[in-house]
Order: sequence, then structure tokens, then C-alpha cells
Amino acid sequence: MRLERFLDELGSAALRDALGAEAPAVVRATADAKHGDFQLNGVLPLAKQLKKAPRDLATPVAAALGKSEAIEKAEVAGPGFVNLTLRPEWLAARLDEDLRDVARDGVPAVERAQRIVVDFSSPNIAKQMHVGHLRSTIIGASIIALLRYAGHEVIGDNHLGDWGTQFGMLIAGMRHFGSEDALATDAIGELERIYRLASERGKADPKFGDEARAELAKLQSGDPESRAMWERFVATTRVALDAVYARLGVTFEEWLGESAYDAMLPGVVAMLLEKGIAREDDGAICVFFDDVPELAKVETPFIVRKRDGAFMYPTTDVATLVYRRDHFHADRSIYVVDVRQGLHFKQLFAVGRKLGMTMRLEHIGFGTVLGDDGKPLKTRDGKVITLASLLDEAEARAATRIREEGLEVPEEEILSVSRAVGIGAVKYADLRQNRLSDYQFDWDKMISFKGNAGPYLQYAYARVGSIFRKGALDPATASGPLLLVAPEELALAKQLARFGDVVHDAAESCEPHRVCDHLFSIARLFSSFYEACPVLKADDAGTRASRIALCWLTQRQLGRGLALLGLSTIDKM
RNA sequence: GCGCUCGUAGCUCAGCUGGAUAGAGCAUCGGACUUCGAAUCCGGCGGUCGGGUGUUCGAAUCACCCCGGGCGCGCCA
Repeated sequence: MRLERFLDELGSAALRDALGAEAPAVVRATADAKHGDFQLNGVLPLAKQLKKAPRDLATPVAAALGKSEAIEKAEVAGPGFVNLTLRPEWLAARLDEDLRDVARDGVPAVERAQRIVVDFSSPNIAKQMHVGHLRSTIIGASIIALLRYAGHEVIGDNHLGDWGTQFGMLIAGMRHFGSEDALATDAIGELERIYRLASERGKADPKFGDEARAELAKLQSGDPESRAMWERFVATTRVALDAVYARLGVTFEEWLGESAYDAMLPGVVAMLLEKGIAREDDGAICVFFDDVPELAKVETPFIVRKRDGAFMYPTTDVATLVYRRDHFHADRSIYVVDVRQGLHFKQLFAVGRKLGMTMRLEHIGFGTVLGDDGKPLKTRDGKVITLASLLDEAEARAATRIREEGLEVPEEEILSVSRAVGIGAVKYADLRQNRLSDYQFDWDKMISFKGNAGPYLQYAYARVGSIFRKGALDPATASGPLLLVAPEELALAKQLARFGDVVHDAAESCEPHRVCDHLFSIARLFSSFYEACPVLKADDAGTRASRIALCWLTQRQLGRGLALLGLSTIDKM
């Protein structure tokens, strides 16, 4: 269910019935349990508007709310809040419904599904994926899972950097320094080596630079030999990329790289010129934004064709916009890209609006991954860290921790468990805080197995499973009904009831960390419940059945939530 | 210079778009394993929310000004 939305509607109805006013109820969870479970704040602004004493208005509203079967207690407090306490029986009945809804755990889908393209990950061909791609990939994958669960139709698109000037260098470099054998065994290593040599040579020798540009021109004009070479670069890189994505459990519906839009580029520029959106400036074709308030003071133009006639990534991005509108008929297009590209996207979206696009366009930015020195994460000798080596280290560290802790994991399972824990720890660390802020990468915290970290949640999940194993129970047969008596039971139940709101809010705002917060709080409340309330050894059959149901609901919500974050669950760890 | 962004407990971070006495984790101190997994739980300590002014019933949140950090700014992506 969506508890907060339900209460909001209940509150609006109460304002209408008691005061004849159409006003937002503004129902929020209370910060402090002594103010009840939720508070209705809507009376205060209304009182001001009507020039009446807030508490006088709040009194009949509270009375109206008190009549609802959902509300145990509604009382006026402070300057004019109405504090609401849920009736445990009502709450229990709602959770019983969620329990029976195996398909969606009681979380309703949105009324109007949108078609949404999510542009994420986007690594470059001929290069290793590095930590810079980590956040886009992990955050993007989670946002997709959230939007999909919320009921939208989502197309995940890997907008590969597979086109552009670097390919002239690579082809020329391959001709001069390339090794077929090396390309076959370690494609990316070889391509990176070639690129390095080629760019050094290009700086020292202008003729080499000319050659590279000539190769690029041949490639772009469709020369079969150049094309074949490019295709090999792409294909061999894909093998390495696929390996990383497999480890991360990330998939894409589309792999529409920059090259997919190449044929559209001249048309895009012509259209922008024709519509008077772009104009020539100092030889280049540019869009200026004097008429867009938020961009008027920025002088940087949006260049869609260089002086030498070549197109640029902004050109490709406009083409992509057009394609997503005309081909996918997308309602919404989301870009999960470093915040530092904020200006580029503001400009791109402004171009979209100039083109009359109604598609909702969003740049979902994220901050930089920092090392413990507060600077962008690098290896000790200052190199970029490849994603593959980062994941290797995560798994190795997790395995070490598991052995140190002396857990009941048989040796043959340590590999698979440490994989789930290690990769999960990395993902969780990335997702748990507001994506816009930079985040400090800290192995020890991540895999410390304490506090707000992935392993703690996986542990909580496994612990619930252990109860079922111990009792030889099939949780699927758990049917309650829930009896919420002990304070720990009630506290856990109230939190479980918020899941639907959390998921929808997180999906709408593209903020996976809200799910992290919720799951962490569920795991803690479950642990407290677990300490205080015997499940298998409960005093009577009714209590036992209720607690088993509560466990089952908890485990499903943890499992579902972890899946939305891209973490796998482990039955025994 | 212009623009964006951040500043909350010793550390790492939340704070639901204006609500009540600002919350977590880690660290630290003190408790709890003969009962379902102690990778756990219970409790204590810890704050002029960078500073100031304003908006109003009410500000960590909104506006403006300072201070301090990070980032971005014509033919790379």
C-alpha cells in the first residue's frame, strides 16, 4: 500500500468535511514517536489564509480524522498540528494484504505508465572501464529497476563512446604499432597501448596527425577496410565490457553508441540552421542562449559543427534526442552522467525545448568518487583504477573478512558468497548517500560488516531465512494474521508499511539512497524485534503465526529492496 | 571574471522540497551470549546546522550578502 498517500487523502477529506476547505493536508511521518506516527500540518497555512486561530480549526479536523478506522488517535498539538496514531489492527490488516500480494508486495503501480529511456554507463571503446563508470552504471541500473517496479516502461541504453576523433588515431596507430596477436588476447590492453603511442607520435610528428585525420575521414566516409578495423575494435572491447557487466549483473535493452547517430548529424545541423536555432560564429555552427534566462549569462555556445566541418558530441546528443522522440516515442529521457557535465545538459535540453520537444529531460548527476585524501580516487602511483581490478579487490577483501569472522560458510561456498558480499558492498556504498555529493571510497567501512552497509542488510536477510530453516517452515504458507502487540512488532510493522511510498518517491526523484535508508531501518528494527520477540518459541500459536508472517514480510521487503539496488541476497552467510 | 555546487557531532553522511527538543552509522564509554545466527542488541557521551541579514506563526531547508572548499566555462568527450 501507499500509506502516506492514503493518509494524505484522508487528511484532505477531513479538511473538506470539517472546514469545507480544499487544501493540501501535508501529512508527514513524525520525527518523534511521542507525537504519534504521522502529523497533519495542513491546518497551519490554512488558518493563516482564513485568518482564524489554527487550533480552533484543527479541533474539528482531528475529530473528523478520529472517525476513520485507520486512526486510533487524532489530537491537536502544538500550534495546530494534528497528530495521528495508527490503529494497530488496521495496520495489521493492511500488511496481511501485502503479505498475500506475492507479485508486488502490496506496492501499486503508477496510474499512468511512462516510456522512459535511461542513458547510463556509456564507457568508451578501446578503453578499460574505470571508477568513473562505476557510479553511472550502478546508479543507472538501480534507477531503472526502481522505475520499472514503479510501473514504467523503461529502456536502458548504453550510449557507448564508439565514434569520433580517437578512431583516426587508433587506426593509424594500429597500422604502425599494432599487434594482431595482442589484439586477440588482450584487446583493450593493446588498444590502450596503441592509442598512447599514437598520441605521443602525433604530438611529435605533425605528419602523423595528418595521417590520423585522413584515417578518420576514410572511416567516416565508409571505407570498407577502415570500417572493418573499427568493427574489430568495437567487438573486442565488447567482450571485456560484457565481462564487467556480467559481474555487476547489469544489462541493457539498447547499445546505441555515438556511431548509431552518425548518419543523422548533417541533417541535425541543417535543421538547427533552418529553424534559426543555430548560426555560424567564427566558422563554427553554434547555438546561443541569450533568450534562455538560466543560460543567458553563460557565454559558452553549444557547438554542433566545428570550423573544420566535423561534428561534435553535442551534435550527437541532439540527434539522440530526436531519435528518442521519433523512434522510441519516449515520455521521458534520463541521463545518468557526472554532475560536471551539468552545463552541457542544460544547453542540450534548452535546444530540445527550442525544437519543441515535450519529452521530460533530466540530467541525473552524481559526484566524484574520492580517495581517503579527499581527492579523486587513483592508484597509489596516480593511475586510474580499472573497474575490473576494483571488483577483484572487493571480492578478495570480502573473502578475507568472511574467513576472519569464522562464519559458517563452507570453504566451497566462500567464493560465491564473497562475490555477492564484495560486489554488493561496493554497490551499496555507492548508492547509500545522496548521489549528487562526492563520496569517499573506504574499503574498511564498506566491508566492515557493521552499520549502514550492504553486508549488514544481506546478513539480516540471511538471518530471517535461518528462522525458517530452523523451524522447517515454508514461508510461502505464512498467512498471519498479524497481531501487533509488542512495541518491537509494532515499530517494525509501521516501517514495513512505508515501503510503497519509499519506492515510489525514490523512483520519481531517481534517488536510490532513499531505499537504502529504508532497508537499513528495516534491518535494525528487525534485529531489535528478533532480540525481543521469540518467533519459533512464541508463547502461543497465534503469536507464532503472526511473527512468522512478520518475518516473511520483512525478508521479502529486504530481498525486493536489495534487488532494486542491484544487490544479491544470500541464504546462508 | 561568469556559472554550478557543497559547508550539519571527532570521522562518514541523512534530514522527505518550510514544521515541534536537528537524526543515523563509525569511533568512544558502559551493559547483554545455558533460548530462533553476538556479522547482533540495549544504553551513555557528543551540535552557536560555516557566519550574518531578511521573508513568517515557524528556517538546516527559501532570498540576499560575506567566509571557506570543489567543479565547469568555443571548436576534447
